[in-house]
Amino acid sequence: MTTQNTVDLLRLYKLRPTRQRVALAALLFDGTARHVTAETLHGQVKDMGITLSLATIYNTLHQFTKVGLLKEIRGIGDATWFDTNIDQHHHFFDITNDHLIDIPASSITISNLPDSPQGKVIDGIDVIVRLSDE
Amino acid sequence: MTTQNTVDLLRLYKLRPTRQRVALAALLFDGTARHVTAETLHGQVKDMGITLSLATIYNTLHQFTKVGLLKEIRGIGDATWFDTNIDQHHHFFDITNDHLIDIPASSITISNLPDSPQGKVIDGIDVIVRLSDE
DNA sequence: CAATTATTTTACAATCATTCTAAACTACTT
DNA sequence: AAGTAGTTTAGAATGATTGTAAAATAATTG
Repeated sequence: MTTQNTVDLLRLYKLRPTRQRVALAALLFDGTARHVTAETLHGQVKDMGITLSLATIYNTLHQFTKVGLLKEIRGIGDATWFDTNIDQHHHFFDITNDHLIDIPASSITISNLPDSPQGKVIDGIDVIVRLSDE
Repeated sequence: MTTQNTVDLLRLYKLRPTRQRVALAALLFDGTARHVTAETLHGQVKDMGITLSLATIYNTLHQFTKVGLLKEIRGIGDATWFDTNIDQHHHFFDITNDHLIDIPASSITISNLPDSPQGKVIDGIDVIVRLSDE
């Protein structure tokens, strides 16, 4: 993504286009599905010669999630993952190498779910399909 | 569960029936589905006037899981949950009060799952149905 | 453009769940 | 009863994450 497009994207979401947010957005939003943790992303920016504090990475990932640019995924290993695929979807998780692969929600059919308890409604469904070597 | 039954249970699983393991097993295995974290269980034993170190709770929960007396559940809030229901099953998770409800695996039908990547097999499937107030 | 204000970044300390460590303790065997 | 192997424990350490307060930077206003 060009810097100008990134700046426009951030402004669209009412986020001040600071140097660090522009760098992170440019890295994340290239149109492909990316899965990062604060640590992996920190490593990637460091590899590009940019220095960003880890706190800023956390702040930014949460801000991007809040405005809907990212989706947060819990329950995969110990860290929180962030996914540039913001559609409702599920995941394969390869436990041998901590690798995530998206599964479109449309590729999974869940039926016969029991009734929700009185007064409760379904807020969302998360499916994690764990993979290992055969 | 009586103390003697608990002792027998532990021996059956080749776990030395120490005072602390007997106390925890008696508390956990009363035949009902229990969901605990190290912290909630620690609170429960404390309420019964028994003093156990948190490290022992962690050790014991992991040992019980290893022999198949408990099932570990990740991805629910920040802590690791342990479930006395060891059958393959899924969960409702009420986000308003951090409450878990089991869903038997037989009560959910998952179909049309995409093929696993080359050389990988499905190790397990975890479904979490998040509930909120309507 | 300069000054002011508002937001952001950052280093560092703090927190929380969990694990490690090494010493004290206890169940089991002889 | 003594030995030894397995357990428990307090307390330190770890790793992911959040809080804090000061320094830096972006936006706004005159």
